[in-house]
Amino acid sequence: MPLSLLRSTALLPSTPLGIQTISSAKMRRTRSSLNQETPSQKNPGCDGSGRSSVPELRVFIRKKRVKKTVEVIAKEVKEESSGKKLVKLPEIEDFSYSKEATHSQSTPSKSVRLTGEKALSQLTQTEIKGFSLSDPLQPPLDWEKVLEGIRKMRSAEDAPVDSMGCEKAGSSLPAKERRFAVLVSSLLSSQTKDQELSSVSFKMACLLQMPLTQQMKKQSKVGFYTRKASNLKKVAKICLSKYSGDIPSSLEELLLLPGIGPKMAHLVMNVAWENVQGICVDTHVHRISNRLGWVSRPGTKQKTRSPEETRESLQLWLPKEEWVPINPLLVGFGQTICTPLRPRCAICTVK
DNA sequence: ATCCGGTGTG
DNA sequence: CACACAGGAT
Repeated sequence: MPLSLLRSTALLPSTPLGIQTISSAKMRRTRSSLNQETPSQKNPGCDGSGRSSVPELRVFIRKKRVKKTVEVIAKEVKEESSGKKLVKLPEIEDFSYSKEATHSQSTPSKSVRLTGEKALSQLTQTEIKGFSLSDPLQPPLDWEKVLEGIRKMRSAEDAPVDSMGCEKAGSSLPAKERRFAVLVSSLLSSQTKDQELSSVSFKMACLLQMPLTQQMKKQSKVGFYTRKASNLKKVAKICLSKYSGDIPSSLEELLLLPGIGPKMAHLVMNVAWENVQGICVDTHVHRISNRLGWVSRPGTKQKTRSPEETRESLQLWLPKEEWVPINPLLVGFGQTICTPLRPRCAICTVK
């Protein structure tokens, strides 16, 4: 099983985690169309003309032009000689291919870049015969040491993020209210340059009545208050009517809320639901991941250009246990040491 | 790509 | 005092 060497052991065990739909977050636009089609885990598509001259790899893909990624819906490997060995592989979620590669149903590309967690753990050398596995998923060198180093530095010095995370919102409330408090607090605290917010506790029922714009302007230092006030009211309304006072429990539904983008959606999933669907990437995580060379544009060595790109790149190799802690860790690091300009490299132990 | 509206920084 | 800035919407 040569491929298992390629992966860090932390990812391997049969944790059910890997099953989560990693790619779902980037589908805001095509979400609806995908949802009806992706319940695909069952039937790996049995149509298509089966060739039987060589071991065959049939890949059913969906191209997403914008992102230049390919999503594998289902696939199937056939050992023709006997005609009996039919290996079905479960769905592969994340799967990127080199640009030159051409895909079509009858003649899959000769060189395919497999980077998915599941892809690497489930494919064997023979199964992908005819395909060259180039540049396999490789976690950055010494990332664990670097992470440890950052942890050390962080524990030495307190960063703003430590004192004000939204995970503390409504900690004394019942679960449902707490979740809503987390959502509200996320909404408000975003885009405020990491300031402390005077504690805001709103009751949902009152939310709709309040002159929120004025309140925000005066009593707390909320940035973009006009937009946020209107977003907040819409959100409260939606939560009341559609979720009976609770907040949406899935990433997709959270993203539908006005004012909730990928960063906040993941944050809320992590904190409010403790259901980790992805890494919460803000500008600190984005910047530092790139500085460390931890992420790159798919198939290249270029830096990622957006937090979303960073998130996807990071998720390809970072063990899931780290998905949540990485945010406060790097945010704090970014606030105190690895700052956007004039980073204090002199006192940094990982450089 | 640009705006939003106040804050931190130089 | 000018200007950069953060996350989402457009």
